[in-house]
Amino acid sequence: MADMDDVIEAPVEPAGKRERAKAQNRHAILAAAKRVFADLGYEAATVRDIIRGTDLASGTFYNYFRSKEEVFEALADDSARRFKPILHAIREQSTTFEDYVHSSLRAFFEFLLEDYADEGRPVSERRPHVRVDTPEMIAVYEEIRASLEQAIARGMAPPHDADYLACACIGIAQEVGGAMLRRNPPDVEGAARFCTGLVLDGLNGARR
Amino acid sequence: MADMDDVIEAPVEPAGKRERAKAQNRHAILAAAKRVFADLGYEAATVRDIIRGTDLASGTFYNYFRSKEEVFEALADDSARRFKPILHAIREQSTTFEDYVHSSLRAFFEFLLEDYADEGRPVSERRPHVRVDTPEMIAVYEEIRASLEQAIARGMAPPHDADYLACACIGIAQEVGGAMLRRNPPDVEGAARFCTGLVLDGLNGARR
Amino acid sequence: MADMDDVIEAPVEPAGKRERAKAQNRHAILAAAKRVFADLGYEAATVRDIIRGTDLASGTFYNYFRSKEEVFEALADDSARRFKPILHAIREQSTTFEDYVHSSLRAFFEFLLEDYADEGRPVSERRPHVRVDTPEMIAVYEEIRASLEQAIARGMAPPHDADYLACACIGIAQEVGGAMLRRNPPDVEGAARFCTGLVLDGLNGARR
Amino acid sequence: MADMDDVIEAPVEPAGKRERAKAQNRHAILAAAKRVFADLGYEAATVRDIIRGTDLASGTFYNYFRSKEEVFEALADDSARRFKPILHAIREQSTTFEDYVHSSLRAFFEFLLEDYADEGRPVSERRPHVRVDTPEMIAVYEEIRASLEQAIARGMAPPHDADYLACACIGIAQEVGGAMLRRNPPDVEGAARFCTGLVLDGLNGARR
DNA sequence: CATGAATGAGCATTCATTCAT
DNA sequence: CATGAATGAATGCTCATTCAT
Repeated sequence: MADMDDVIEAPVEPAGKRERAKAQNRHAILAAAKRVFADLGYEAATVRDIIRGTDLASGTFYNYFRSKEEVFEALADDSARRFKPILHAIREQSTTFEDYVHSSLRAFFEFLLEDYADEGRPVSERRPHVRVDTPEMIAVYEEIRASLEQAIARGMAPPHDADYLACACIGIAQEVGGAMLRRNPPDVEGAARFCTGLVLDGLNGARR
Repeated sequence: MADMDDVIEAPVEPAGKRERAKAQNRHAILAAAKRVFADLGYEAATVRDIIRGTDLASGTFYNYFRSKEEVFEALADDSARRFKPILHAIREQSTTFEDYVHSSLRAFFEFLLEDYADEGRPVSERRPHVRVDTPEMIAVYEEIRASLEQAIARGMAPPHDADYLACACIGIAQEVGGAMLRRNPPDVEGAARFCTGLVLDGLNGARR
Repeated sequence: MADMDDVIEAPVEPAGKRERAKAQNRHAILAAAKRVFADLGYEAATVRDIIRGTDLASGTFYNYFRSKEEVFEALADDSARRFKPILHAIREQSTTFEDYVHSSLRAFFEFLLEDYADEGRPVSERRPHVRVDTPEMIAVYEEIRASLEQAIARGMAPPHDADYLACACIGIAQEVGGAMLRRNPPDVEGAARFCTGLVLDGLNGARR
Repeated sequence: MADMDDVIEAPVEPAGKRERAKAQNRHAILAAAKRVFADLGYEAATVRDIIRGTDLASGTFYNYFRSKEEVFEALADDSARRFKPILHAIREQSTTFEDYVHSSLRAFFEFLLEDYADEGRPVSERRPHVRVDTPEMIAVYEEIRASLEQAIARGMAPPHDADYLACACIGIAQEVGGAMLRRNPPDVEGAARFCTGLVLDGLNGARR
């Protein structure tokens, strides 16, 4: 995982010692939770696992979060907060629809890689494969849906079913993203190109 | 859910009362498990939840299955046993690649609908969305991958990355399938057409 | 273990088929119980373990015995029924007290050896060492106590505390018997001589 | 039982309330375990029996011990820790071998009395009598074995089989100890004298 | 506010026993 | 009388959560 310090911005200039300690604890819990969710899976992970991953006492957890769900949401909000602006910037800077789709997917895969790539764990053990919607995925979903609606409205794309399309995009991004992470080394650009091609031109498209 | 009796063929002519009761109990456990997995999610579900969903005693569960995993597998095997031949027949009868892709997806969506559509539950509550690979999905994945490799080998399709493509297909089928189930009424044909179009021609394709 | 057939006399000429089958079943349960008690220890053994050791159905157990305790007692009665006459004969045939003590102990050790020596199990794993009074031990206890009282009454032995003495004998027989079984090969005669010497003359006695 | 407070030295000056409570709880569990092992036997006893014997919640047990085995060991360590030095002092102070044997046995019987005498239970109910080696017994065994080997080496005792002898001693101490506890009042000195006489001079010895 | 022990509900699993076949 | 599935109480153990310190 990218070091948590990169990922959840520790408040830079907190008022006093107390504040600083509080921020650090919250931070420690989130970092541990991220690790634990990745290692054990969301459902299998317990609050105890999370606090064991910090040097805090069990009770302290409840000063910051009310439950496992709540940490997960905090983690998600955090990711979304970091990812949304990136996506927004891409939309602003893109000159073509293709460019936009490609850049978005690329950003998403980079994000995935940064977050989960260098975990020490096998990633792909057996056991019924379980996935949890990450906020990044939801952001992709929403971005693409909004953009597609815009594109359709402006006549830049044929009038597809925007909901289905967004679902398809998130499905693609998710699964191809997972496949990419399992490769060694992960090829962000290749995966992004593959998906862009598929989404824009399909298998029959001349482009690839 | 399609009534369990449609789904797990109850042994037609059981020898005596004992056999009949056994078959019924096994059946009851599988049906309860299916419901519980759908309601609570695979990971969150407990063996107790399952037996509570029957009128059997707790110990009885272990006369039939050794664990939650084992029921899941039984359920999966069951689904796969029903779905695989359908997919096989489709491959045999299809005249074009497009026809094949479309029919496969359509069969998959019908399957989904039959299995999960009329659950009494909300389907789309909050809390982190967790999914487990169903054997139908895996069957789609494998079918499509095998077929695609065949198609590429025969020059009927450009040389895409078969692994990425299969992943993309399962992602699409999964997500669009879910979206379809949430619609009222669910439109199997529409979803299948959408996915087929996307996979074959992409957004820029002239066809739709 | 000496084969159960040697140990629990199978009724030789039972009236009809039915009787024969019944006797065989009872026999099978006792044999399995003996094995299981030896392998797992009395407390750890379960009725299930015992029936698993036969080819009978679980319910059948209860046609013969009401509980684990009852099988144990049957086993014990059986052993006692075989051992008591031996002890009795020894008393009749002995010419001296020393001879009597020695022969009794020897018979006891032979009995132990026959019953438990060639079990396939390690005999002396770890875990808090647990012992159960066997009926043979109780028979030794009672015999020796009765004989001692007789000897004292007849002035053949100084007036020791007969209860303590009998306890001491059973303790010695038990522990030395166990030690003997752990040796390879077990030396019945040596153990009997050791115990006899100890009981009669103590460590300071000149005899050994 | 001697009151647990005599037996497991309660930490004298615990820092705060927390520490005090912890020590008390540990203490309560050990005391309950001792009672339960004595009442039900080691094998038959369950963790739940033990916690039922305290006013603690079930989970609390596991804050102190990981299993029934672990409590047993703690109990055993405790006894051994108290008994070993006594035995050691006796060896140092004894002037003759007889004195040594007698004092050791006496100390063992006193120990037994202190630990188990005033249990409220019948001690001698039916059901297969099961015993577990207590660390005191093992200490007696080892002490006597070591001493005997020493005595033999120094020519103070004839060359007996030290293993058999140690086994015999533990058997005697165990069984006679049990018999003593069943008497009313228990006569430590008498039991010790009896055993010493038996071990040193046997039944034929002139001394008694 | 941090701590970490106590709590008791809950879980998976095993067991002795019953009883319809 | 043999069978073996059903039963549900009981077991060992974990967990989220509380709260005195």
